[in-house]
Amino acid sequence: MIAEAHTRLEMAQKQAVDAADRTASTSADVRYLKARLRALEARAQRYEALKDKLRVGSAEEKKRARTQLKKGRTFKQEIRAMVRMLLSCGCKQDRIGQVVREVAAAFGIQLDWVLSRRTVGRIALEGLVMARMQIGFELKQTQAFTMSSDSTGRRHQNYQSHHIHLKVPVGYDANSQVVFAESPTTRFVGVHLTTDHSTTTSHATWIRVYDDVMTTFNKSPLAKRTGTLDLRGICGRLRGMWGDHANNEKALSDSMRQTKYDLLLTELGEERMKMIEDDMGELEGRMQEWSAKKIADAGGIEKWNALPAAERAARDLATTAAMVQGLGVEELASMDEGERNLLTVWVWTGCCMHKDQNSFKGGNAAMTAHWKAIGAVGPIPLANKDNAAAVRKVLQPEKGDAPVTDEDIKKLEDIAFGGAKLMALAGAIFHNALDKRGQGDAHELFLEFALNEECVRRFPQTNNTRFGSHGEAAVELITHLDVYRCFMEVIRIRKVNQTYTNIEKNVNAGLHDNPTLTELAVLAIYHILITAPYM
DNA sequence: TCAGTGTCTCTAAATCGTTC
DNA sequence: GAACGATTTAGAGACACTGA
Repeated sequence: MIAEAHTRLEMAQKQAVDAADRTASTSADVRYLKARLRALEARAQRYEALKDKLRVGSAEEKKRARTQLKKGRTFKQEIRAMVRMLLSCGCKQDRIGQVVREVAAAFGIQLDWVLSRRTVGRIALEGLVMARMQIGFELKQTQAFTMSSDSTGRRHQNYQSHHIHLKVPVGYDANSQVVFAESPTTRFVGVHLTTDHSTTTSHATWIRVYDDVMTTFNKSPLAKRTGTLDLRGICGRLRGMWGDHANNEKALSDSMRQTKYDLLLTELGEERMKMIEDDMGELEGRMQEWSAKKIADAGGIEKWNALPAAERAARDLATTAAMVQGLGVEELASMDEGERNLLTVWVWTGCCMHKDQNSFKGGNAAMTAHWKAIGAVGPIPLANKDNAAAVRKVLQPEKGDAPVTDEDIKKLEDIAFGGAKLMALAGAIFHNALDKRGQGDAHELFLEFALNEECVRRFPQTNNTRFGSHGEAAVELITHLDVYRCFMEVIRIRKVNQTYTNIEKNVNAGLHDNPTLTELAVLAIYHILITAPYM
């Protein structure tokens, strides 16, 4: 009985496997046939297009149309530039040929062909080569430049963006000398996918950026005329770096500075070496000195001799490099201070946006503490036992829906007051980060009516992470204080029970509290005088 | 003959639409 | 909202065509 059951089970399993195989095979056939069908449909479309082609104009007209856009078989530079412009505007590669044909038709030129997607792709690639050529040429010509980068993550992938800032060459003067632009220009040099956010990886990615530029530029006829570019030359012109205030950005700056310094020492060392090559006595003395150090580092002549040949060769190489660098240090030290500074100067600047954020936050903290210091009546508290949960949701969203403890209430009473906190609560009502919450649309419509404007800006997103939003909100509330007071009243009377929610009650109270409004005015003045002009 | 271009094809990723 | 398949979009290799 059991044996029979086993046999039937085996048969059933075999049948199931066969059925799965047949299903997989059928699915593959279906996919293949669908792909063939699409290919045939595309072929039919091309056939129709070919028939249209034959109908378009006389041979003379076709020739004229062709010579307008092509030089021989090649599309003219103007067309290629237009393709890149269309790409940068977001036009699909597949559609660009049709767009060009339609535009040409609008100007009375009947084209009997369209640019293929493949050609559009190639023209886009040309753009990359041209960009690298241009950057290479500008780096070759400029006297000094700085670089900056930042990175971000998307779907757990790290991306690093790169920019350089330099006075670009704009032409030649009467003596064939390069003329540079008055003010520096920022050049985008690419976004790269990186394995992580570490300083080592960021540094290596920058070197790759320069390497790509050098490789392309150095292969060009332009490089043959103007001279090739190398990392030593690039770092020699590099004067500094900027980034945000993250520690790794500062470490990256230090790392680039070290690269610049090492390459400088090598260059100076090699120059010094050339100078002393004629003086055999000095050269021999130097070699002996470094050779003795090399053997001492290995632990004596016996241990040196016992080292494998490859290890000795590597150490020889390192010793030579160290000797050249040593000569470089001497050469640098022998220079006058001005010359030395010019070669080694390095400037690091952090992001002024972060600085402004820190100033705003610090200034606000000092201001809110000052009421007590001068013994004046400060702003009204915006949190109490009844509304603590609602206020905490805005001011401390990370705590979610966790129960509000007595300790939470006390903490909120201590921190939830003043202009900045009022703006955070106002943002939750007038422009909530979630579309479904708050009074975002009503706010917009009411302001359009009250200010008699066709289109008003949404309330600054203090409810979201947006730079300068609290300053902007202070300006907005102080400028249109009466309108906002009126709007709060409208919010209340539009409801069936004509009452405020807890947050609305606090915002309304804040808009009528003089100390709170005083803070608001101070923050608005700071935003107008400091943040807006300098950001 | 050669360089520029077009066509076909395969592949991968993103996006869209449907179903549960 | 997740899962899945279909569709769209793009990159790229191979090869054919064609005008200079």
